[in-house]
Amino acid sequence: MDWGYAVGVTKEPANPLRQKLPVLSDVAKAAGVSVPTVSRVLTSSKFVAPELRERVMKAVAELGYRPNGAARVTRSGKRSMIAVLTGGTSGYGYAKTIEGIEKAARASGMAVIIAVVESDDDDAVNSAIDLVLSQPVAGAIILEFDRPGLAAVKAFPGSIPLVVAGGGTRRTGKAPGALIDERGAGKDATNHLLSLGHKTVHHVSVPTMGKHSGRTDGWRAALTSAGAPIPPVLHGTWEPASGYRLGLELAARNDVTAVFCGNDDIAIGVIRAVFDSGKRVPEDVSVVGFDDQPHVALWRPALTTVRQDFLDLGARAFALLSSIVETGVPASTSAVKPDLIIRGSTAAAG
Amino acid sequence: MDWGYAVGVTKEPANPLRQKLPVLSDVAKAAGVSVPTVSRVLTSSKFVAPELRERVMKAVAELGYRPNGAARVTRSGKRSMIAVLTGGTSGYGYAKTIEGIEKAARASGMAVIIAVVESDDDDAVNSAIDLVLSQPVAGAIILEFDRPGLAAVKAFPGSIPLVVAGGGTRRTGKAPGALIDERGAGKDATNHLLSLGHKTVHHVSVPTMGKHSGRTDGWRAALTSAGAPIPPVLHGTWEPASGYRLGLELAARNDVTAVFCGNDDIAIGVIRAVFDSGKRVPEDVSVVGFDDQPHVALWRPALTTVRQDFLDLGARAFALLSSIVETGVPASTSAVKPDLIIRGSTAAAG
DNA sequence: GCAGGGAATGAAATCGATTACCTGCACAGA
DNA sequence: TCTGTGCAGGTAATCGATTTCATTCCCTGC
Repeated sequence: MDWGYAVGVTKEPANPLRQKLPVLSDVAKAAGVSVPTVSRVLTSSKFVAPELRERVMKAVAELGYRPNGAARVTRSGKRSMIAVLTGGTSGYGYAKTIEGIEKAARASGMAVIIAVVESDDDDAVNSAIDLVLSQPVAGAIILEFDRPGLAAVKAFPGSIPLVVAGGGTRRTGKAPGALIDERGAGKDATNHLLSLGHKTVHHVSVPTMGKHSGRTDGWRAALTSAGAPIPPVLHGTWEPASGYRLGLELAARNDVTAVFCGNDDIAIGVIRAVFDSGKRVPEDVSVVGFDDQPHVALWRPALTTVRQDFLDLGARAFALLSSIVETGVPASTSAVKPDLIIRGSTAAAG
Repeated sequence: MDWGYAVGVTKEPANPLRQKLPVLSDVAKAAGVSVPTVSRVLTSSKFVAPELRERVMKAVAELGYRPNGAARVTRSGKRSMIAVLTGGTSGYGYAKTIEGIEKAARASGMAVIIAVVESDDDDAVNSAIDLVLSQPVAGAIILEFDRPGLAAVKAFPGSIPLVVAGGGTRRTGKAPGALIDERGAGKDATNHLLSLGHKTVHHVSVPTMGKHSGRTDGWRAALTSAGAPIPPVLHGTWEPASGYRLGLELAARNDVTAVFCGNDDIAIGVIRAVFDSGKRVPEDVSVVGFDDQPHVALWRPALTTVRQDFLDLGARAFALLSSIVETGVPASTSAVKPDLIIRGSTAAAG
């Protein structure tokens, strides 16, 4: 195993021009008190005479002193940082979930460190895990939206608290989770299309966890229970362009009247492909997205899609982790079902 | 001053069910060697007999030992974490820049901690700065895309290396920067519209740094040097809906034939508003966006916009910070001019 | 055969904080 | 007056690593 010790870490004394940061003893000297007294002032744990407190605060301000977090953690064991492991940071759902986590964490004084798991290769997974665990984190949240996330959950050591945020519905495994019921939502979206009279619904997926993708599962379940034929899944990437490419294939067929897309970006690709093929949305083909990015309500036609509350997902994940870290008892998983927002991109068949 | 010491930090012994993490001395005992020897094996800084090395690695694997980063930093002073301060995490430009930073950082073994600066209030700015500086960071990157970012740059203490990533063009102040020449790009976009024969160009801005917004500056400069009238700036928010609202105002006027938008999300709002007002893009009104989000090429009409390479911006910012941290000498600012991508949303006037 | 050099290892010092412990001292009650 | 209590503040121990220093041992060169 390799923790990449020497790799990229700040070199030598370096900083020829940068003066040493002030430390506790510098403050103590400047204020004419002992080191523990300064510490007591700053952590306000014990009684300190107002006059000394004053002197200490003055010295702190003058020196621009800030406590060294590493030293504090070393002695006190109180960790004030959590890690987020994720397959990406810039996709809409990823970014919003991270925003929710960061906001909740900041509100309770916790810093957030983020590491991307590039792929589900052992190397990528382990190096990301090693990177965050080589920092003093109190716990970790893994975004289980994709294969890298799933692999990270599997590989994560049991030594520190872990919470999963993702699109599953139940977890039996190693970590509790804050979840979004993507399966239920996928079912709703598909049923909506079926209820409009479409014989079946085609599906263009985003790269997810394969057999464990909630969206795809829900789609399949809805078709099955409706007795509708189950077309093969078309596998897209995260690029809208892949939706366009696959959309052209679908638009070329006359039996395709309804498409459920793995996310909004795919949906715009499909819609554009339908249009470029000389057909209309929703008159000839109905399209449903997933995520409800803010701008999809402004498309022509406005997109029918599934609204996911990623901010809330992130907040729930942090709350869960926080309770585990503080109480030490394994908390329980929660799942929220997102809403289907019906707009102009879906209409009755025929 | 308040560093929020006791706030939200991991409580007490807690963890009744979680066993203590193994430490170096546990490994040493298990391997039958001294503590420094284990350290030498793991940091591979000195000579250790192959046989001992073997025993140590075995003990490490068995115990699932991981070095305590806080203790390491305390003693060695080598910091392996950088901070990113930003006004947001989920906007396209923010998310992509962060992605670029994280990727570059991870490649050199650095962890990234992220803190959002909610507003340009002193409180918000200081609490975010305190949050990250209470961790042992080697340096910081501030995303200067907005007021909170600008305020954070101003308030940031000079004690640790700082780099700015943003849309300015030059920096004279306290920190070097990796920049995007938004002013030049705004000029290009405006000139493109003028060259199509539009009498002037209207502008809907996003919330930026007020007088220091490069995009708006460039727009104004282009109009000025062309001798075109300068319409008042319409101030939008980050919401596409605000683009729609302002777009309705613009579409109601017959003298408005060209609109330069602060970003792509605003642009879609404007385009939709033009359409809903019974006019056409680009025949009646030309619209230009900013950012080139992947899906805007698939809009109807495909959006003419400015392609910003945020990933590269993030990578440059990290490289800059990295060189400062390692050499201690202040590095120099770089600015890259983004490209105007001409698509279907702009056409000749009239 | 012996000095000198370098590899291999452990003992002890160290980093910058927090925390345990102990000593004064003032003040209360007997 | 004497003892007990509790606030204030200092001394020293501690956290878990890294780094310095000293020691042992082996090998080479003269």
